[in-house]
Amino acid sequence: MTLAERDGAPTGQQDAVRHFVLQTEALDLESTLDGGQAFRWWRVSGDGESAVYDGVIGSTALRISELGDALDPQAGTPAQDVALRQAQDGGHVDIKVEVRSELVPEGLEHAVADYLGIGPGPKTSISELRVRFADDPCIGPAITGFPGLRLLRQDPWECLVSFICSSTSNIPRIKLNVGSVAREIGSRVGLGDADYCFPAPKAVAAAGEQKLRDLGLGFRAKYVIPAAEAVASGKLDLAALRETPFYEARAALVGLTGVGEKIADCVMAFSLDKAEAFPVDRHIRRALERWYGLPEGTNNSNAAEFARERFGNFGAVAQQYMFHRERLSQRAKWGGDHVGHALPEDRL
DNA sequence: GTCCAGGGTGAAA
DNA sequence: TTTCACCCTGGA
Repeated sequence: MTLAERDGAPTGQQDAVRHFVLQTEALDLESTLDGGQAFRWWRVSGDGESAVYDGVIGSTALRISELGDALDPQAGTPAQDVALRQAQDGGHVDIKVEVRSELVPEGLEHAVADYLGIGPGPKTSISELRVRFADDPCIGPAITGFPGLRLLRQDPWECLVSFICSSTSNIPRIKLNVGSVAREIGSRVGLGDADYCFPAPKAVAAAGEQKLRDLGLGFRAKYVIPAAEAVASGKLDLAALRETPFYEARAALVGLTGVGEKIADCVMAFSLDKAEAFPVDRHIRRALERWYGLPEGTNNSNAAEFARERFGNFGAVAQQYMFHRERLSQRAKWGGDHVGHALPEDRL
């Protein structure tokens, strides 16, 4: 029996707008939602089909899909065609957003656009990135091949827990852990198996370390609880860190047990508007050594400074392109030192 | 079935 | 500065 059957169908009256379309510059859902920035999006379309993802933003379960461009209402456009059109002129794309929750909150459209990094809030100019790093040996080809990779603007608390969970882990497992926390401690907001809002810090703190261990977080459980307590008590004001200068915000995050510079930079890049954040992990280090002559043996902290010097306020988005490229080349899709096609045939 | 690596961090040496 | 334990899941 599925959860949906157990809970029954919603009583929903035909209420407000249950779907809308956001038009934006190139936005590739797969690389953006499922590329290691966020861990609660699930693809519901098949390989080769146009991307469709289910997930939750705030308290609203959503289905987000690529419609191609504005003049082509045809559904089921192959992903390559969409990417190609986007690549050709950096043209616009229509993103369809369907509400799967019973309630449609005020300002949802704004909230979704904000989350996707296409709202009026702080953002890095994609077109400027394209111009400035077109000839960059590593990310230049990635920018061309994946013009739609964007930085998300997530909820800082969920982002913080997600990356605490990332320690010595891998993406499938992080998704499992974060999903379990939501399902077991959060509230149901839709009929799908993963339709739970991410629990507030207070609720996580109340659940306790053993609960998180039971959910499979392992040693990370003992880091999540004090973080939850710090945020719940107001000792750490995550929202305020959006307005806090970079190094000051980083110091506040690193003050949490289990949060080093790498995790702090992830939280800052993907939820706190810190465009100069540059998370360095083993993959990124390898890329920095290979493409930019970072001396071997440089520690991660200095490697991040090295990158910040080079990329400045494009650090966060540059790092995502670098990570994306490294991930793909690991899967032997893009071959080692050279990028065969601007648009790989199979980008799974 | 076993083995191994996986978007690190903190504490001890 | 370097080494090591920490948990455990998915894939080979």
